[in-house]
Amino acid sequence: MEENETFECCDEVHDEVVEKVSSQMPPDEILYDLAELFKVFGDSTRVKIICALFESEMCVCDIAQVLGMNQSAISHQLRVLKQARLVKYRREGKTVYYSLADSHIQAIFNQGFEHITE
Amino acid sequence: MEENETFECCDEVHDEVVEKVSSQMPPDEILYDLAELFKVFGDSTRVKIICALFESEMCVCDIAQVLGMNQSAISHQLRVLKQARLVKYRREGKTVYYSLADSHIQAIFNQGFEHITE
DNA sequence: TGTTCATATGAATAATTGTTCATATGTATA
DNA sequence: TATACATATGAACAATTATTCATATGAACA
Repeated sequence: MEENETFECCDEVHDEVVEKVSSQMPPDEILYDLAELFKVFGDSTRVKIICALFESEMCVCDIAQVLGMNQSAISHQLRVLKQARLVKYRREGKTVYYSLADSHIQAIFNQGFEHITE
Repeated sequence: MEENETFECCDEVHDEVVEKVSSQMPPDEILYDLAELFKVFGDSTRVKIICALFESEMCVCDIAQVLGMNQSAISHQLRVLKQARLVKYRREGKTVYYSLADSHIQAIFNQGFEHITE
């Protein structure tokens, strides 16, 4: 890979715009992390889990009941949500109660909801 | 599939909570659409395209230059963004200029950014 | 300590998806 | 109309991922 490689494309590249935009792009790492975060929201099972947790903290098998799915599937997805720091949990005997980790989640959902319903 | 099927899980289902939460869940279709929307944000190429368009409208090959990717890849992704009504475009001769469709996108990005940087 | 049970996890499978290559479309101009 | 060129699209391939099944972990309690 060469430095300043130009990619085979069209001849009508607007150099000033390209340079200005390029210089203002956030670091790749940030953009990658952002995509990873949204990827977590991009699955209907996880969206349902999050929506359910808006209402109340719940144990794994409660969530499984609400979604009509088995315990293993929910547990796998809770792990993904946990790794993205979107849910937290507390243990009470054998039971583990999950809840939402912060308020950005609601804000993101609200904006998303506004987009799809307009 | 039976009506009111209970899924094999644990015996410790908290019925009141499950019923309350179940009754307050938005329709599946909404939750599915929401997941589909976030799925669009869940790819780093598309995140980069959106970030680039925050700065300026651009033609396809400008975007390709900024991202260091080929024209076809960008065009495919622009189609996904278009279908999700996240970008709009205008034609000027042979050139097609893309720009962001609405302001929810910025709001969603800001919240996402706050989540990953805290 | 041994059993029960809620939850977690590993492996396997099926489905989805991003990129590339090749080519099509459609606009401008000679 | 023929050519050039920006963009779009279809097919193919590789990679990722959601779910299931089977089993492991670890807490409570007899």
